[in-house]
Amino acid sequence: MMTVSTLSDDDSPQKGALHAKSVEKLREMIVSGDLRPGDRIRESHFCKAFGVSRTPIREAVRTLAAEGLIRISPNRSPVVADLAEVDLGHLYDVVATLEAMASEQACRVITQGELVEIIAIHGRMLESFERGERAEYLKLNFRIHQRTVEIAGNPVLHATWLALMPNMERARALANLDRARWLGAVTEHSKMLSALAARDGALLAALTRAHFRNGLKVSEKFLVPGAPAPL
Amino acid sequence: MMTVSTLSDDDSPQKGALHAKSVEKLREMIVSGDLRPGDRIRESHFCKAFGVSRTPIREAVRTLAAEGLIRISPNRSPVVADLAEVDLGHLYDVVATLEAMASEQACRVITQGELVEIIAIHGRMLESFERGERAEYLKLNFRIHQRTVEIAGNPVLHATWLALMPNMERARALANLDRARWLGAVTEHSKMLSALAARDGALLAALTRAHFRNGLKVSEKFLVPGAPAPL
DNA sequence: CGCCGAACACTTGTATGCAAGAACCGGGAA
DNA sequence: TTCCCGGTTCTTGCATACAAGTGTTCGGCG
Repeated sequence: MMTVSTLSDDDSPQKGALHAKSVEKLREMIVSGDLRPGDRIRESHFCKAFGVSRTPIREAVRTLAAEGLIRISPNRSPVVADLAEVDLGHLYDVVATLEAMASEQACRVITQGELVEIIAIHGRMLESFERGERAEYLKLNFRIHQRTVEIAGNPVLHATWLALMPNMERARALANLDRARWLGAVTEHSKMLSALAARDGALLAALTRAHFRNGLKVSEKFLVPGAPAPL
Repeated sequence: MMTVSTLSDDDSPQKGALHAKSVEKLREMIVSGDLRPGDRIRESHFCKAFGVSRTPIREAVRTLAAEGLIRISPNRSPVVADLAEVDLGHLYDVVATLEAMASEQACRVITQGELVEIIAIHGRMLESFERGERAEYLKLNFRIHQRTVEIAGNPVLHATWLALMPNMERARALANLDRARWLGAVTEHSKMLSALAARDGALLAALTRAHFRNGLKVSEKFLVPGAPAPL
């Protein structure tokens, strides 16, 4: 679960990266919703889709299973994990705890330069919000959270946190379908940024927990049967 | 490198579990110290050792890499992750935070039956301590921590916590080489059990954090160069 | 004697073959 | 109609074959 995916977006013709690329593609397809929860992942299908053999696909599936995005049963097709079965409430609780911990640390060690960097990202995020560019907003939102955790300076915390992110992003995408919530999230982010700038760890931690609590309430609305379908 | 009990626990003729068993065996070998940090994991070697082909071994390696026990580089032999590079201090911090969270939850929801169960395990752990059976003690110790996290009733928390355990166990095994620390840990566990029985979540959380802080101090002693060799 | 290079052995990455089990489909009986 | 049963087809689990990259060693050369 602690994949610190060092491999990035390099499109190297490198021979030794077929399986890593399969991981990336599959994860992207799951997180983006291209693959829906419950969808079966038949190896042969993705072999043809990605133009590789079964071996890299199988290894990619193992990796994603370790991340919790896929469920595997012996002799059965792996399936995309259900967001509901992931139990959003519990997921939010854990992530909130981890980010609260990161917040306190970050307040203690953040440099002026890093603060400026985050403020810049925050600014761009606000612009995305005003233009209604959800995808861009989500990406920048993620960047802010990630930079905060990184700045905390605990690699184990970062890796643990990162492992929870794919499912978290799936849920956040749902929550932000609610326009009112989206506005609320933006407001909260501004307050959190102030606390960070003031290096008020306790306040930031509290704001962080509240931020997650509020997000959870909205996400849950979209998971009850008959809820508005995403996308 | 000691011999792996090739015919360990279950000798199921089950067809669909060769790779899962390889994961178990490899993890056990790493956690127990049978495989030392930096050791290269050559697929062919373990093929012969486990009597399987490369495919299950490769998949097992991916899984363990995702757990952070193994590091893989393209076209190079995977190696057992170095405990020092895992950064014990950071690891302890995160686990302490997670278990503190679990403690508070557990105090809120634990049943009388579960409490009795933990007390029983605790009793057996004390006996192991008095008999100086380190392996047995560690196993029971782990069981107590695990049951507490389970009882907290947050599956995401449990999974996240579990993912950190392999490295944690490796470190704990080192810490308990120090007899004084062993005694201290036993004492702390007794206090924690009292807090749990009293359902005092705040106290238990604080004790839990202290428990980890103390363990860390001793573990670190064994990681400086020239420290007493384990085993 | 030491440095450099090329062939060699070894290792991992990927593809494919084969067998066992699961899902699926259709037919027959209650 | 619906449920159950059998066979067919698909899918996974494991093994193996082949290709490509890496480290190593031994011989030649400066």
